Amino acid sequence: MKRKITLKQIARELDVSISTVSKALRNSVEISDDTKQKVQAFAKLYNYRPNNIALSLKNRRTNTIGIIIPEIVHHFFSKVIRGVELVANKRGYNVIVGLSNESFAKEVINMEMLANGSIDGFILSMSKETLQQQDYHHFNETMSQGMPIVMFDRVVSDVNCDKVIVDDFNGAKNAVKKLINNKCKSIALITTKDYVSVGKLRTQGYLEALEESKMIPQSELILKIDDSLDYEVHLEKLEAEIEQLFKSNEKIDGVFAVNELYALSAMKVARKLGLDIPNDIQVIGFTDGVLSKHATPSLTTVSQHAQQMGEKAADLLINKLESENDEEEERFQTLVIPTELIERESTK
Amino acid sequence: MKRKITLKQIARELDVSISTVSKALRNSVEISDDTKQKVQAFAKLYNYRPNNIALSLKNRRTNTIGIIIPEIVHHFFSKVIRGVELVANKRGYNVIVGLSNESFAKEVINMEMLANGSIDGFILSMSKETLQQQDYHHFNETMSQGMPIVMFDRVVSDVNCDKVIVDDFNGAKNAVKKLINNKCKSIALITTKDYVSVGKLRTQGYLEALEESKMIPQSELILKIDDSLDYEVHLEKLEAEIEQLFKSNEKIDGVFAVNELYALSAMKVARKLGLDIPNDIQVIGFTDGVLSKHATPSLTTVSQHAQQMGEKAADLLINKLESENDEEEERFQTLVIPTELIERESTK
DNA sequence: TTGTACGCGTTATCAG
DNA sequence: CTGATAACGCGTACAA
Repeated sequence: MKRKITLKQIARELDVSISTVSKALRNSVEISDDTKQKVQAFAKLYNYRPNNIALSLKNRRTNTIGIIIPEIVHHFFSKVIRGVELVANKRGYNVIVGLSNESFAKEVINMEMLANGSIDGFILSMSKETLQQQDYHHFNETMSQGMPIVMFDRVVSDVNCDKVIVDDFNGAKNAVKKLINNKCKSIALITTKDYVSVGKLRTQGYLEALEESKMIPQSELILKIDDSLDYEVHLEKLEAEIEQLFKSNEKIDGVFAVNELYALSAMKVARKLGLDIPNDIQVIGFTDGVLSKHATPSLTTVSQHAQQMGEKAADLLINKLESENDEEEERFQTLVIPTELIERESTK
Repeated sequence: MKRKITLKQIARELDVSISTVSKALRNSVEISDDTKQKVQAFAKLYNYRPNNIALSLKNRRTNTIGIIIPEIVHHFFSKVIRGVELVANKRGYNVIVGLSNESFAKEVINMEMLANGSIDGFILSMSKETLQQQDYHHFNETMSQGMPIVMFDRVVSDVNCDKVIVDDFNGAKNAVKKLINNKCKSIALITTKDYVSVGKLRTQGYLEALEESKMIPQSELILKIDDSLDYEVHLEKLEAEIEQLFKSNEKIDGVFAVNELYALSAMKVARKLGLDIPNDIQVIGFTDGVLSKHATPSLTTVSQHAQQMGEKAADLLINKLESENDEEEERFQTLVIPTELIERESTK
């Protein structure tokens, strides 16, 4: 099993010094054409490539960015990764992925693993557990060691760093306004518990839209789901609660759900109760997923432009990494990505 | 902006040598308890962690595995990554992700980027373009440089390495047999062009099932889709072709589709033509996706156990990396992951 | 018990 | 034009 060839080996074979080989390969003017040709030919023959690790050690930068997300089997996060990867590769960086699996402990461990020299900076979205525990010491510690962080989607004001977020508030508000314009008189909200910041903002958007239209929010129309449960259990409970909601509020003619799954469940339950979509009930969801597009009827959703978020986050991070002015006062920015309402068959 | 603390800095502060610090931190018996305590306390205070890059250079191994997939916004590949990540982390490895985006050139570039010392081995699934061009030199070159590769799902016999594959043939065969047992007399197949090996195997499974039941395969019931097109165009063309298929073969009472999207499209078209599922037509798809589960009616599918594939691939790779016996003759294995038929509402 | 020297692979600097 | 040396950060064999 051969090893990769190194400068040293080339030098030995050609009976020159290591530094001569190094210079010859970089086409230095210091080296004679003869030597250059000889070295380059040999290097090409043996397919020489500089060892990244050695370069990283020398340059004190790895040209690798770490991305930590709560879960990869989610369209939204996959798309963000794709965006990050796209920009990163274009700018000469690799991407290393860590999954927190929504666990605080795994998030911390993963960050520690990567922070010890493997990467130059982080792009991350916090786990639900971290949001719940409100323990952000690992972020602040990482940053105090000179490693920049860009957070996306699930962010928190207690951590001072660059951020890329969805305009959850206005996305939700516009969605609900759409329902109102479509003559819905009694609009239900299916959301998560408030500790997930995005859920909270979407809830606020819902309330704001109602108020602007002089409609009075009714607490019995707001369903807050506990999403910390196991997926299967969660799903079952979800449908039961939605059914309960519909049954106790027969006047409901519109539903805004803070994610795709809730929206689909609402449609499923509605159909089960013999309600027609969109004639009896109109439904709008939130997210970029495939489910919405291929559902029956296809679901009107608020698109988050996940890939674009990934791209922006990557640009933000790499810009910071490559900015020479370490001295310059730290200026953190928060990019807000506008949402877009994609109208499909679940609304009129 | 502080830098991470190093052995050298600790040594200077404490006025001892670097190696003393190193030994003290590893609790060497050579060092006096006094010194150990002093050093360890200091290191803890400043949160010292050995630099991974330096270790990688020294140990000539990075404890990182590279995974290259054609596309990340696909449930199947996301799940594989999750499986790889799970096992890798458990065994002390990181995972670095590269996307080929189904392009041969990007696959080659990505591999070259990672092969130069960044990782210890590859887990990958080939791009469609690579399969079409049948150019595998980059795999063989990588392996000849001592970097092991484990391929999964899309493999090819021309490359000699460890492999993890789905039992596509039997998965398809069993699915079609299920349709036959359910009294389907005229079963259509919606598949891809043959260069995608998995599509080919699934087609063979379909044919075998028919033959075993003494049913005669009819070419007009087999629809081969060109999936090299742009997604949107593809989708539109797909539905048109399926509609054509159904219209010219009204006797069709069963459909086996080699992926989720084709199956869903078949259901959509069937519904459009006023056919009831599963009473008029029964449908089975192939894959692990979310679409099947949340479709209406929910889709019976052949599950591929993607996460398990990722786990097996990671174990295979790490075992190889950690086996001392470089001398031992190379023995490559191919793991076949059995499929599982998940019955839902689209079949009786 | 502590320290010195070396090597991992590379490049930059300086001496020849 | 070429080569020796140092440095990136670490661990370890060996010397003191």
